[in-house]
Amino acid sequence: MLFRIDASNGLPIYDQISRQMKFAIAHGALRSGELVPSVRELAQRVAVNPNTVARAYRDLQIDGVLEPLRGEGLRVTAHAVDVCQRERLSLLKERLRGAISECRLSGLDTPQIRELVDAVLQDTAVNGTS
Amino acid sequence: MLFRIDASNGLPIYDQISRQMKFAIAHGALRSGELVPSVRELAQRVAVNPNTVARAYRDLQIDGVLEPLRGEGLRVTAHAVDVCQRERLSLLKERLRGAISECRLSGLDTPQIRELVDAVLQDTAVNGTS
Amino acid sequence: MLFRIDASNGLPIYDQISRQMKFAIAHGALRSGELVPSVRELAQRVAVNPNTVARAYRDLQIDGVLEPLRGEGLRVTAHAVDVCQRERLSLLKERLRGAISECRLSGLDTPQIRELVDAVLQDTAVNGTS
Amino acid sequence: MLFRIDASNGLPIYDQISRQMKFAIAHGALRSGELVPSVRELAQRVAVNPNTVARAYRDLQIDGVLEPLRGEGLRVTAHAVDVCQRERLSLLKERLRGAISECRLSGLDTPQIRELVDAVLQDTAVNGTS
DNA sequence: GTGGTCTAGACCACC
DNA sequence: GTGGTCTAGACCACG
Repeated sequence: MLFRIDASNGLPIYDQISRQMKFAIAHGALRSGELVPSVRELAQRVAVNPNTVARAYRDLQIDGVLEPLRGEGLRVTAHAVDVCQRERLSLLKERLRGAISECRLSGLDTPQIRELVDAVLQDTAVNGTS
Repeated sequence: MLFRIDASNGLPIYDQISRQMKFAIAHGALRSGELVPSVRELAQRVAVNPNTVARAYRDLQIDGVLEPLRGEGLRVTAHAVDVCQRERLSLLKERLRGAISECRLSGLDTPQIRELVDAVLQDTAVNGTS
Repeated sequence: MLFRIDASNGLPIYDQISRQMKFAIAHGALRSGELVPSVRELAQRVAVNPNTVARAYRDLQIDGVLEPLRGEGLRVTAHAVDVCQRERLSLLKERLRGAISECRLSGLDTPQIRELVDAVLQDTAVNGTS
Repeated sequence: MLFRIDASNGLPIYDQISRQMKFAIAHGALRSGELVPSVRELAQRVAVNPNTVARAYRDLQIDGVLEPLRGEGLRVTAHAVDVCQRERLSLLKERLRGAISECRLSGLDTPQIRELVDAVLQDTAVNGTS
């Protein structure tokens, strides 16, 4: 599983981690029942503070995506896939909506916004993360 | 000039103010040489603390968009239009880029993203601001 | 009499006016008994708000440099020359002291400061005002 | 690192703080990569409101001298030394230029100004800060 | 713990 | 009247 933390993302790191983990589950890269990396290991891998990973994992437990397995770590829950697939689009839409509503507020009309989106899509086409 | 402050925007209020003022200038709603509303007046209009407006105005001075007219107030600079028009798209693109790059990261391909954008565009078509 | 108002001087306009008037008197360009320009006229000449000139004149009256001549305007007092010549150096020294003390604070030693002063003296040698 | 705030400096406190920090960096007293004192600590040390220190630090971020280390504090950037050394002389020269141009305006010639500077240099030689 | 945001209110400088 | 500075203190986000 690959995590890409982007400091200029606008989202806090713990959100980036939890969201990407949800995306991975929705996408099938991480299956129900599997153990996720330990806090320490993931923290080292993405080079962030363990507290940050812990917070992401805590949020994922609250969302019912992860559950503790006594003494072994955290496991993807049985219904995590449903949750994550359902949430995936809404998370993304919500964020898009914020950006697009500001476009409208700045006076752009729908075709202009679509044009701008296409420009960004091209910019991010090849190496599409940052 | 209309200001819409959205507490759940993600952006701090002073940023919303300065960005919207840039958009208004880029759009021609506010012209070079005009005085902007006084700190106190705008603060009252958008129902925020004068300090918050003052910070937005200060940021706009740093960006060269406003200039002080001693004892009279703040004036839109001569080259503000250039600055704002140049910045408008980049500010919006930067925000779109964050959202779109996360879409890619979540496994969506370009057509899927475009589809999602269209859905959001429809959602925000009529009462599109917040 | 020539006035040069420099917005980037650091000093408020009314101070620039009153100080330059003192310098003019110290220098003999303006003599005891002479009437100074009216508030309106000087305001127009240097393109500032009449209130600003009025404030400068008020300060000069407080300092005993100008005195009102009923119905005619303001006149340079008899002892103005003494006052202005005495003040001239101290006003200039006080200002230099502020700049030089910051140089020391920044870690420059005396020869380095002298070198810096020489550089500024060269820069301002030809057209020496701004 | 030593900070000397002088209320009668003419410069606002936050400027005095940011300028002295730049001088400290230019001088090597503060190195790239080091964490600067926390807002709260410095505020207490120089006995000003934390907001005032925060503003100085924010200005230093805008100038690219400091960068945030999320949750840890503010760090001197890698290129801060370049920036600060380049700025140091220009900041000081700018202030000297204002004082010296006024000397010229008052009718002093170059040797007279140099003489006046020497007088000030002597006055400020021993306990030279305020 | 860190910095950032925001509010409330006082005071000053300038015009 | 204008903007600018500073203080005091609350709250939040982040690690």
